[in-house]
Amino acid sequence: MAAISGGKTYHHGDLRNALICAAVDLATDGGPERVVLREAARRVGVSPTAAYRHFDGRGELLRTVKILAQCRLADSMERAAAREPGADDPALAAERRLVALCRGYVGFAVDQPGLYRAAFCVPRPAEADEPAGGRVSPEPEIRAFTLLREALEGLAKVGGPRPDSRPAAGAAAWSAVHGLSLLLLDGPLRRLPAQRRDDVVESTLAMVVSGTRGL
Amino acid sequence: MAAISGGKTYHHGDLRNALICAAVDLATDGGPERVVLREAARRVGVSPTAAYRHFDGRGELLRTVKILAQCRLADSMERAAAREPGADDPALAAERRLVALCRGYVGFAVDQPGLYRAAFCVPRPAEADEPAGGRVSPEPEIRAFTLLREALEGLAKVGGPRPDSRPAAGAAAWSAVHGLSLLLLDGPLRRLPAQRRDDVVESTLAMVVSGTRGL
DNA sequence: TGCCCGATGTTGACCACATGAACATTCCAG
DNA sequence: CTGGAATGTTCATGTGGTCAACATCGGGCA
Repeated sequence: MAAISGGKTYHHGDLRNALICAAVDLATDGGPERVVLREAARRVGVSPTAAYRHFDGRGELLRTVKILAQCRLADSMERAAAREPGADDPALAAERRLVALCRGYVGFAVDQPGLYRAAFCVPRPAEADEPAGGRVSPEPEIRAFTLLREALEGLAKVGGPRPDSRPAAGAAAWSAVHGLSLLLLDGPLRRLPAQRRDDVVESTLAMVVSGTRGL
Repeated sequence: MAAISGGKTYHHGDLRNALICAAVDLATDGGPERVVLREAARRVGVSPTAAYRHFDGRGELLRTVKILAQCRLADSMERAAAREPGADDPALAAERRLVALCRGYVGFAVDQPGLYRAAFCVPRPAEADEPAGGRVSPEPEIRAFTLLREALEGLAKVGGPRPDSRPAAGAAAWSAVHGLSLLLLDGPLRRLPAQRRDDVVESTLAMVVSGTRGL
């Protein structure tokens, strides 16, 4: 087939990446379930089955998007923390950092609901599951969780959770912000007006800060 | 068509319910995405399009399952609370009740992951969304949330959250147990061995109890 | 009593998707 | 330069959602 003048050749050149971008776009507005192989291929201008040269199928494409979304979530948290002014009191600084990270977390969920959902979706067929060890967070260790745990460790030096319960404390904090995000996105808190939403967010963060202190 | 001896007649008689049961079964092992119209019809022994006489389509069938699942979740919470022994100290009793409810919540999620997910799924096309007022929990008010809020009110009489922040405190508590459940089900805490899982659950509950006290 | 209409099922058809097999085109290494 | 590995394409199959047209049942009314 002759290439259309100025158009693409038979070989795309960077199909894998192009598909990922298209898939991310799809996820961004529409969430993981709208990440559809055929549509991604269509957008890139390629036949559906071409994608199989680069992905095992829809599942793997989605898994790729998921990882990307997790990165962006962590980025959002770090940006929020970076914006936070420091404090002379290290205890206050540690607390502020934790809260800022959480705000960044929920903020990402609210601003990018599609991507946020994608970050926690379960692509089927699910990845082969080995029994796995006893870490609190197996997998390639999600950065968002690492950030929370480290922030809690910072807090620990000034009266936060005791060392042995710190992983669990991290999980508890994570649970709160994750649950909050989902309730705000698709859950029953979905249609809360912005004002009340902020109230709920602040209350939850207050619960996290004061609640993890005693662990 | 002649009815098979002893078999059904042309008219099923209770198709709507039969379809719901089949759909609940599907959700029970497989979650909301496996609630498939054709399969439900197949199991009931009826043609796929027959379902359209009783439901607007897959979306409405799923929505029905969702509501049912929410009920079962609340039931599980109430059962857990009922099993909890009372206490002379009303403060202790209130706290125990809250914790028991939360345990029932997470327990349901862990025991019935499919139904739990269904309880919080977002059937598409989504229900028509009016702007909605300012309640913390719009919708027909989910009983699970009501239970949590009431438990917090019980706690309030003995040093719990102040009245004006109680709805937000309820949402915060809910966030924690909801997030925890999801992280345990499909999230990064998925493969946690039972022992550690219990640790995390207890830590989270401790965070909720002590963290909502200060609101 | 008997018939007719509305409720309830059925068939057949169409469209979107995932996925596999067989075939075509490119590109690069030897 | 050339042959095989990469990378795309076309064709085909299976599953699901949904619509339109048709069939059957069952109960209420003339």
